[in-house]
Amino acid sequence: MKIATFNINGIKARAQALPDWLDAFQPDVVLLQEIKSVDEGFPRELFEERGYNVEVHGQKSFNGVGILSKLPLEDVTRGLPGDDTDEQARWIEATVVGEREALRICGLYLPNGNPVPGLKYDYKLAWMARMQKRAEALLAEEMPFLMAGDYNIIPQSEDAARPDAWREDALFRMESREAYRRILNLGLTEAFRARDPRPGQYSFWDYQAGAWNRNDGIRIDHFLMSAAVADMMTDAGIDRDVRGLEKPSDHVPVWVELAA
DNA sequence: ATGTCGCGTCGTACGCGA
Repeated sequence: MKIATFNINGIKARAQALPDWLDAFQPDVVLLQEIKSVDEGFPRELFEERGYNVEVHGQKSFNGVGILSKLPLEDVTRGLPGDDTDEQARWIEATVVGEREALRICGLYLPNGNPVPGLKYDYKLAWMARMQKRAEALLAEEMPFLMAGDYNIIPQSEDAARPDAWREDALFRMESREAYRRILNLGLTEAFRARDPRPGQYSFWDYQAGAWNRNDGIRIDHFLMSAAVADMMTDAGIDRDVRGLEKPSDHVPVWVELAA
């Protein structure tokens, strides 16, 4: 089973590129971020005609997450628990029913958090604390799960072309990375890094200043897996070439292959 | 440090009903 995460930076702007990528890559499950659309505006037929079940948690203009799945999706929930006043659409969960296993899949668009300091940064850290609670709850249920999406976290220096430029940024400053590591340290495995130790493997290149042409990127899209899922992983990677295609998102897909 | 992009709103062009 191939599962991918892809921050598409607007579904309307990616109405050509996303289906093209699905046809080429043939993932079984895709977690989408930044659909930038309300649920009613999401072109679900583009995906249903390709055999995907579609679940979205949208919002006008900003944010918005979704799941495309060739396998049945059950028990879909929307929104990250822990704050009833949070109106930002950044979290969706579903159970994917495979032939042998049922797998809880969490799709997330973690807040950017800039500028630092400020309310947006406070929101990022509070959101990460809520996410940690959710991971703890799933571990307590002994539910095999993965949490994948745009984490807006650069885990290590080798995950940025110019780490010094990011040192005080909300994506890389120590307080952010510590919050990320607290989640990892619950006993989760980060798929790409477990598979590929090479530095300089990025998932995002800014549209500005020729970042793509200079390979001035950062790795901020991640898969975190519980132990049972990590044991099922047979491969993981970043579909880097997508950034060089027509009308690309500023992110590229990150994927795992599971023997499930 | 900056060589961008997507979206909503508003403005404009245009189709529609009267």
